[in-house]
Amino acid sequence: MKRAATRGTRKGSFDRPQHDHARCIADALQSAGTVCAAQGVRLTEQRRRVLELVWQSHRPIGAYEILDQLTDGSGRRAAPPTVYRALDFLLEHGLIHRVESRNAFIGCSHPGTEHVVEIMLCTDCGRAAEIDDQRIDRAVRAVAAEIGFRIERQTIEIAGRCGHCQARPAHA
Amino acid sequence: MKRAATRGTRKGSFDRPQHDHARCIADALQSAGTVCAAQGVRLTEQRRRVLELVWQSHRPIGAYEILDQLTDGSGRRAAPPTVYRALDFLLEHGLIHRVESRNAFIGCSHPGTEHVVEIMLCTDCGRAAEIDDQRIDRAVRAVAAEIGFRIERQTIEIAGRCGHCQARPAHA
DNA sequence: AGTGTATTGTTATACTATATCAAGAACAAC
DNA sequence: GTTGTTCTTGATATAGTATAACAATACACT
Repeated sequence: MKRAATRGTRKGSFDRPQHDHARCIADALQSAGTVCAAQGVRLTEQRRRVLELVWQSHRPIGAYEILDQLTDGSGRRAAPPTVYRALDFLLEHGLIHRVESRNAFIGCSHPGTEHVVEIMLCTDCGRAAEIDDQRIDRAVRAVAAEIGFRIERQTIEIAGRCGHCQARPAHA
Repeated sequence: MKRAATRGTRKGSFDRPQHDHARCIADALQSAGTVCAAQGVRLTEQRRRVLELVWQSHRPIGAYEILDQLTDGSGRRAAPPTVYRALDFLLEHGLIHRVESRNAFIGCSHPGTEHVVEIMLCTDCGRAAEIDDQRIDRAVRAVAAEIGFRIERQTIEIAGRCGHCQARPAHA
């Protein structure tokens, strides 16, 4: 599969606070359509809406937060399995990532490409950034190789304070 | 604080299946006593029992599994806050680690020392090994430095198949 | 023994996630 | 376009994880 171009300002670092997030969302939805088409699966309206809600949030969003925003036109709230099914689909097709340390989800910054998921989480503004760098993965693989461990999945989540937040007084 | 000697067969890799685990547990409890004394906090009977149950399990253990085994002499089951309070204490004093990707806990392999927590989890036998290697941390810090991120906490959990499990047919 | 602090008990409840079965929508073949 | 099949969603119930709040007890110090 061909490597999708990195979108918006998300390229391995934190977005600038003033970036055009509407654009991020639109790009993400379009990429998702492309990825699903390529994989021969359906990006249904339900799944599209969940993906959109994930992207709309600047921070990792929980399943129940999504649920609260997922009304069915007539304003009735969906049931949990509805959201979890959509999330499972999006995870399975690499359109979102799960943030284990928060029980929450973020949009994938480069869908349609195989990659190890490495996330930085700002404890001040709450935002997440997906990192795209080989060094951590290389180190992990080197260590695993030495002890004869066959890697299946990596969970790498670094919490701390992002550059933008360090450049101003601590958050209220 | 001085660096505690690494105990038993746990030194950055998976225990041999036939290792003397009773010894691991005994050593861990003794270290815990030392650490608590050094920090001027109380390793109460409740906390000691929870720590022992964590160590008795060869795999990451969940809070409710601990709860099920934590009877109060007369066979009555404790309530959740009892276990969570003990776990919080043990986490806070570096005697156990939380495995985010499993909502579970493991005993810390080198308590009383400041260290980044890096865990390998075998998806076959279910066991965990705490890694003690600078390379991953160095890579993470290098990446963080480049994007101006100030690290507060790292969650590094690598799932896969351990060497012992690869050396024999897949688990039943 | 009396006082203040830390720990544990107890009840209730919030939050996260899945199992199960029924109903509906999309698709392929005819 | 009808039929049969498969995928998707709806709906209800329940499992699993974690914390809030307040009461009671134990401990440490004088």
